[in-house]
Amino acid sequence: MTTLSEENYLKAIYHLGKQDGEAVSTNAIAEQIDAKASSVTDMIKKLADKELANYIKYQGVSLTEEGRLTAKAVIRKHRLWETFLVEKLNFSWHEVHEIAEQLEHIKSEKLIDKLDDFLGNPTHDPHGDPIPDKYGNYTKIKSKSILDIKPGNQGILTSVKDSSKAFLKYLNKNKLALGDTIKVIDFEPFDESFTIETKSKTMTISKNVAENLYLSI
Amino acid sequence: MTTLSEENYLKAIYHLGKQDGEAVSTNAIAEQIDAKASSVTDMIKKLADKELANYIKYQGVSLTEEGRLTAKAVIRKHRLWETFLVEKLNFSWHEVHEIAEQLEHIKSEKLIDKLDDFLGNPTHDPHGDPIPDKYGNYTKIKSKSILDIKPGNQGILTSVKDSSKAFLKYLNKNKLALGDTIKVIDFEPFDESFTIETKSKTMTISKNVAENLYLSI
DNA sequence: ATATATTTTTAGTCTTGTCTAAATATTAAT
DNA sequence: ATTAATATTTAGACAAGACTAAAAATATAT
Repeated sequence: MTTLSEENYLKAIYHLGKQDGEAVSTNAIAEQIDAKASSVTDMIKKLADKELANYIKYQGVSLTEEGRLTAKAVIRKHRLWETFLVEKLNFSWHEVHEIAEQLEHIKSEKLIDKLDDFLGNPTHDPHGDPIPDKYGNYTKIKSKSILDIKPGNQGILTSVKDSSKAFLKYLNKNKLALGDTIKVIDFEPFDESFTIETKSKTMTISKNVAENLYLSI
Repeated sequence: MTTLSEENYLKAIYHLGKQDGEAVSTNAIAEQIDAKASSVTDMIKKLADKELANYIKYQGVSLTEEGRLTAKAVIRKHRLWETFLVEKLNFSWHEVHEIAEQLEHIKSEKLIDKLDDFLGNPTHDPHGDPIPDKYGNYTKIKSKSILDIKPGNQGILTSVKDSSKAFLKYLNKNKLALGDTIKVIDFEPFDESFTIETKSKTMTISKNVAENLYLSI
């Protein structure tokens, strides 16, 4: 059985390792988790002892198969709870992250399976991120950042890379939501801004915004 | 802000003090919480330091107004989550206690208010126990144990005192559920058993069962 | 290739919440 | 009213998870 703290480290390593099991540095984890590097070293050793991580001193950590499955189980819980909060309790998507950070550590497989059914077995959470099934499998919608889309092309907004409160509030304010059809009209090299068109309006977005919006073509 | 452990102690003291602020003994808490008496003494001191409890050495503890409010807030969360699990996720009432023990410590006032609304602001949980509102107020349905009901009288099963898995499973097996009308037919002094009648059948119950069934007349 | 900077690890400390064993109070019994 | 039994508290220890400061390893730059 994993502790709350262990689960947070597993999640961090999973995300930083880009899901494919790349080795991750101590400092990167420390930053992600907002802890000191020395604390990270301590915890990594514990994870390695429990065979959840592969660790070679000074060489970084990666997850074992079991560690990866555990990480995905936590992510599954996080995303299902976020979906619950938005779909059933009418939270706005920028409010749910902190609460889901707590809920993701509740231990009961039956609970999460029933929640999954209650929500209609969703495949993606309110930010467009894929929800792993109970075996850890998921399919990511093929999409690319507006940064990589040539003017003239359009697609459907399927996910946002940045899930920070500030960014989600920006999207709300500008009435951009998942599922919207967005057409890339123009790219301005001077400030690297884009002009995009939605059903309701035409607007200009900064490079910073563009790189966080993912469209499926 | 209270820790998970503190919240469990507050709940225990609240329940043992019969809600009216009676002083509770160290040993009683130790048994309730399944800890050693020395651990209880330590924690009591912390609660007193935080002004959540009144403590005089060797004389037991009682809750302060703030302690009582905190305890009721935790109980509110516990009972709302139990209601959610039974009503929305289709859990059986004997399965929900352990999960609610975890969920009751999730910190977000907004979450619990929205959950309350989502459930239709229920006044009682699946065991018939009252759910405090956000100010800590609740009304307990006036009811008495079958032990105290004279044969010939009837009432509606409004709550069960024992919420253990074993007892709830017994009730399920015998098709006794909250809301059922129950008539007390006979009392047998020899083994202190009762004969009761429900819509569907007549059955005999032991003293042990009778004392845990509460009817409103 | 060596010096410097950066990253990582180690050693030792702290807090929270628990425990055991021993000491002290309180309660019950003769 | 003592003594015996029970309840409670204190003292000291431990595990988890975090921290600081110092040491060691690795990476970078000249």
